[in-house]
Amino acid sequence: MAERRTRKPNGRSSIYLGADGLWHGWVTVGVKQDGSLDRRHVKRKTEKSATQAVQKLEKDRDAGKSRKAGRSPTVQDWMTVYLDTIAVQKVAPRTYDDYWSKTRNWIIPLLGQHRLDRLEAEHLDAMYGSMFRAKLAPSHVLKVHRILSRALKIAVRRGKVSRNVAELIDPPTADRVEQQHLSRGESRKVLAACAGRRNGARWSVGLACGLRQGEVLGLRWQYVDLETGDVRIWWQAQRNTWRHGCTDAHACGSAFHKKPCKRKCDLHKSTCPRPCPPGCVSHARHCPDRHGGGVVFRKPKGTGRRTITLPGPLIALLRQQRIRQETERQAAGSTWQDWDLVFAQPNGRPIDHRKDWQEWGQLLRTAKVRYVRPHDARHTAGTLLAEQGVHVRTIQAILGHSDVRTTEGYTHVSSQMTRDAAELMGSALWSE
DNA sequence: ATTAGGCCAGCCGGTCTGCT
DNA sequence: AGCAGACCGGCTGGCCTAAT
Repeated sequence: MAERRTRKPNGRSSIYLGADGLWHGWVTVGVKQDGSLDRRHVKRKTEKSATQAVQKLEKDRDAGKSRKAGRSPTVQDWMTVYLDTIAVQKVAPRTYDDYWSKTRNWIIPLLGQHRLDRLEAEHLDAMYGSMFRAKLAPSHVLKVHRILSRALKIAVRRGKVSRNVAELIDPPTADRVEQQHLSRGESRKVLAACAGRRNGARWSVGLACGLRQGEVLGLRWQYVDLETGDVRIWWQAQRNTWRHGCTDAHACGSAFHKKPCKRKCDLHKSTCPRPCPPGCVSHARHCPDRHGGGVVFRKPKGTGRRTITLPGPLIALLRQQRIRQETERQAAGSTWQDWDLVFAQPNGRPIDHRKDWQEWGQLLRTAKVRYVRPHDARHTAGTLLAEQGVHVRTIQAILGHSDVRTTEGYTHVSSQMTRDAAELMGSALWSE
């Protein structure tokens, strides 16, 4: 006759007093990767606390919040997994690099060693405090928060942790900044200074049409109709970082890994670059099989492709540009690389954005106009159009915003417009 | 050997979209 | 309308290489 069974039915939790004098609890929360049962064990001094611990495990299990089997990863571990296996599939290369940059500089140094399941909202608050003390802009702190929050959200979804602590706190707030733009007079001065400069039309186009930097630098002749003045803004040039194409990225970069500088370093002017971490896999630009980097053409952000029409004087400028470029091409001979770019280096290759930025500064100095950022040329276009009374929807189409609210932010009501309005009001109310 | 310019990459922080 | 997420612009240091 079989002995009477005393054990609980399958799947039920058990609590018993062990031979060691402690109360043991076992809770089956699911099945492990290998198919075996995933049973969680707790050990307590009293029956009561063991029961409580078991109830907690059951509650988490029933709510679908049980941690996956195995030791919980640290924040550093998880960020690495999240970025390298999840984010890398989903986001654009530059975004991926950007996420890594913030993770490497802030999240890992300040939170990296925390176990993911033991991370508390207070730890995040402390990190943001450190960042603010380091004088980082609120927008930057906010972004780090969002990257972390996103990574934790995925961690919750994958059962690595039971809750997203980033959602428990108020994210840092970032104010909108005041946009700068040139006045009509200043714009005219800049346009005048463009005349005769090599690639001077680049800035005329930027100012008059409000193109983004990448859109101008990526503009190709095949998308420009010099007869009608129609320009198809279908692509923007962007510089991607290179990726290793070899099998051993660390060895590949061996000649370039940076060691810490001596205390008295006379090689670097201001700050010495930080040394490479052990096992560094950077320096992909030197990889003989490098890929994915350099100048690439991408769809513009915003509404994507759009077509604008150039003002008459600008068509003439671009015709001149074409002729000059032909001369340069002849001069370059076999060194000419044909990218079909409207604005290029003397050898036909794309203009580096750094060079472009320097040009803008020089141009403003030549024109004796106060410094504004290159991107402010875009704001200027929006504002000038608004001043001419162009409808905001039209400006939106020209600038390529998918949301008119963005355009409204660009095209501030200028002092000229308020003056005009005042004049109209004055004549409406007081003139004969 | 030195210099100038092109090129690359890192980082901060602003911009823009899509979702709700 | 506000927010999370994605993406990009701006700026800079420094390396590399060709020209001087």
